[in-house]
Amino acid sequence: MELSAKYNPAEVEDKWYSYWIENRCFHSEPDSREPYTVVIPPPNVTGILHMGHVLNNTLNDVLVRKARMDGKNACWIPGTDHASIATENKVVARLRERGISKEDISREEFLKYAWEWKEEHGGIILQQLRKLGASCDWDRTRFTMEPALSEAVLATFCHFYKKGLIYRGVRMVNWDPVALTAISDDEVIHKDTKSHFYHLKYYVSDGKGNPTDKYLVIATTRPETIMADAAICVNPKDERHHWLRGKKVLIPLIGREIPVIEDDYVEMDFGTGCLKVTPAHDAHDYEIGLRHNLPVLDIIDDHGRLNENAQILVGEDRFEARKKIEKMLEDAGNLVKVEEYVSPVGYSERTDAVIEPKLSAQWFLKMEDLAARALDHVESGRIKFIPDRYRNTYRHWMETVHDWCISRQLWWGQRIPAWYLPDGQVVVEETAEKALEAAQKINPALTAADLRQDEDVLDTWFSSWLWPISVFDPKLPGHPEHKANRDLSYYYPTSDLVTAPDIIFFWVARMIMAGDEFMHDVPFRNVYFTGIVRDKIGRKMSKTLGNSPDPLDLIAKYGADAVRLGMLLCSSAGNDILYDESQVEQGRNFCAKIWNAWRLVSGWSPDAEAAQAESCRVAVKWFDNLLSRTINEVEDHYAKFRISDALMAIYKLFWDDFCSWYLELVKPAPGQRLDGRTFEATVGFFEKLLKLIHPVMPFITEELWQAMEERRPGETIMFQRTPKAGPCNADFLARFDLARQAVINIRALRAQKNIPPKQELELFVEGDALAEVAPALCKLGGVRLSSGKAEGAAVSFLVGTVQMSVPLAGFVNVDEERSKLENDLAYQKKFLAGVRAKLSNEGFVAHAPEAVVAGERKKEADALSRIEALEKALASLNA
RNA sequence: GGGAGCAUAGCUCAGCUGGUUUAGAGCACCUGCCUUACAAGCAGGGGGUCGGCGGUUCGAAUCCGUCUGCUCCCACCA
Repeated sequence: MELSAKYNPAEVEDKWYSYWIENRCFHSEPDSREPYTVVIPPPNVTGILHMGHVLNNTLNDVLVRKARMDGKNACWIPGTDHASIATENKVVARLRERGISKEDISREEFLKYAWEWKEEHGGIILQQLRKLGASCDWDRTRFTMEPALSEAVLATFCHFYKKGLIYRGVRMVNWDPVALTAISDDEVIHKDTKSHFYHLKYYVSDGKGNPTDKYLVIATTRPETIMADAAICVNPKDERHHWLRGKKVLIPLIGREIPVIEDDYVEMDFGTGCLKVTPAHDAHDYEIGLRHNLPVLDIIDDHGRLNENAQILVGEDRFEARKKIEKMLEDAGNLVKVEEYVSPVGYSERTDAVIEPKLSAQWFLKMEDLAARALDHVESGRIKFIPDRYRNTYRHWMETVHDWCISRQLWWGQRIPAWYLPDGQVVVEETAEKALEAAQKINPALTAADLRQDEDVLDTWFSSWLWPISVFDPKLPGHPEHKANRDLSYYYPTSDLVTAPDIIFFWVARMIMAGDEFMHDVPFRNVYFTGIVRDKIGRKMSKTLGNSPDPLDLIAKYGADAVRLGMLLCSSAGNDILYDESQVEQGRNFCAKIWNAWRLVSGWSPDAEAAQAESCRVAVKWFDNLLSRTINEVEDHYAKFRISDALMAIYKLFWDDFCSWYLELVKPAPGQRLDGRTFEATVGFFEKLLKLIHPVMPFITEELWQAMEERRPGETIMFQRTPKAGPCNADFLARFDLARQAVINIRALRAQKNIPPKQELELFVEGDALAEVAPALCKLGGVRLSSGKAEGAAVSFLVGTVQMSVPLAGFVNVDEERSKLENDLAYQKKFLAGVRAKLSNEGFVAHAPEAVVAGERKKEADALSRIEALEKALASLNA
């Protein structure tokens, strides 16, 4: 097969991905082999590929391809997440473009639009993953809101409800007035925000609702909420305010009377030491309200506007109301002063709206017991985190866990399977039919029309926590008595999970809980946390900053293999990735190197009759040993999830050892032909190297593997076995390294003395340490080997402990050489002194491990022989 | 405020239970080369008192304390 001079990734990548799909190479069915299972962290169905996905899925693919080549039955489940808030926002935005407001249409109409949107844009990201080379089992693609998985979610809700772990409660939630939904604490981002600190006078009431001339001053950032005040609170230890005990004060503008109460919560030295308590609009105030039995008055509606309860400014937006009430308070003489103030304000992660603390009826899942069990799975080591330090983070969260608010005031998602009876009773069942049956047991007269289903949907994570189970057997979640089907029994628990640390609680912890609840087993054995992809100056990649390259552009420009390698080069587990395009360039260069190496080898026409040159025999023996050693290293790295180290070991083996040394050693001179034995060995090495590289760079390795020889239809490198390490002669490798070093020294010598490359040098080596490897050395160094002593002025040097000298009549300046040798000698003596100091240290000899002491003695002996050799060289130079 | 982590070459990081390294790698940089696989390359080279200080030890990049500077998570004083 004729290879083009340049590697063309675009052509090759499309060709082989189609080939893999056609031959169903990614598909897995249970069989007698050991399974290797991973589930994709499902990306948002409306999402598009970003650099974080590239990192995550590249790592996933490397692990999957490696396992496949190790002979395991590898199965990688792809799929998408319905992402209720994000998707609903996008649908709302698109409807708005068409001039349709969500409030103007029915739930059913809205969902119709949403599904349309999903069919149109959903799954784009899965197509993009194919460009990256992801070897997912596409036949098994899942979606968290497909019917079977939705049923699993509803069954799960019923399961926990019937266990008494799900309850409905009034809670202070984080209300997003734009998305019109409650969001979890974890979805609130606190940002320091410039605002004002308003100091307001509250006059003490005379008892009949009239102001006296006495007053107190409170400080607030939210003057628009004073109409909802239920009390003024001071610290009981605060003597400045003891005169207020038992008094009532009047809310400015509306004159409503509220009590002064005392609570330790109030900081005496913050603000004025007086706190207005507004239970409906502040989480802490709500807690104080509970302690003091204060009434709750809600004056803000779902859109963040003041309602009738406010009495004034009704219908105004909360921020408008703030501006207006400032003026009103000033006019009324209640405004003492306004300070500039920076305070942390909660924003919605999704809509960036300022969060409004709001009391609302929500569904909760009790977490205490689930969390305790989930913690144990990690503490006991049944689940391993990589890197391990995330265990601390995990433990901390699991020990301080709050109940999980699982309801969302949205339409896109699984609707809560709770039905209200006319009398307010609630029945929870998986379907409307079952709910009616249950309701009729309470009141036989009821009909379907009497039941009203809860309007809310479930939190997206309430479906994704089932993912490792429901992708295989959606019937199981919620029905622990159900016998797991064949897929679930075979593939569960999954092997590894690759994900970002920011969803350790949202997703990882909850999958562990669901796995424990329904499978009584962990959902995965190892969790590999990737870092966050940042740009090269450390900023998070974001659309607004515009610092995030489009992965597809990168793939088009450099090829998927290059992008994969670029991503992996700089990624160690748990560390943030500082992405720089130069890394992708490095990946592209590596592709070119592999390509060109094969162009060289494939261009040779071997002579089957020719005898193998000694230099070739040595080279083959060397690389065979080196390959074994490197394979062992690589396996060790993979076993410890040190993917970038494994990659680097392979990269250096190919580039530095195979290309720069091995190929140069066996490369026939122009016009010459290589012997058949060496050629076969070289092709064999090349194939093993391709197999080692394949998990990281699937496309170019497939292309070359197919180009090496005629393959059977449907055959692929994907299913070739990872090369096994043979025996490794470490001593031989060490001697070859000496020869290699000698070549480097001789090359340096040529450069230094301006000796033309054509001129052969005569090299004298003492002893026979290099006897076997010398042929290789001679070829690359352009030297002829002699024994005995160099005549006349010569350059002496040491490689390891081997003394070598090259007579260089006409090139050597004796004085220069002498001073160099003297420098070397001085250095060796100093080094020897250091080693001897250590050895004469009684503590060292007594305490250090034997091997270490022996090592030092070896150093001492080596240094001595070097000194001896240098002295000899000096003597002969002087003679 | 609570918790966790990081600090090693210009950059990104290895360095695993203290000793076998006279602190390594990749990239970047500098010098010389278009040598018929590859200039997306080849051959060389420079560059670090392992953040500061103290301690433990025969021995510390490694363990302990402390300081400084960053990062993340949790909670946020109205």
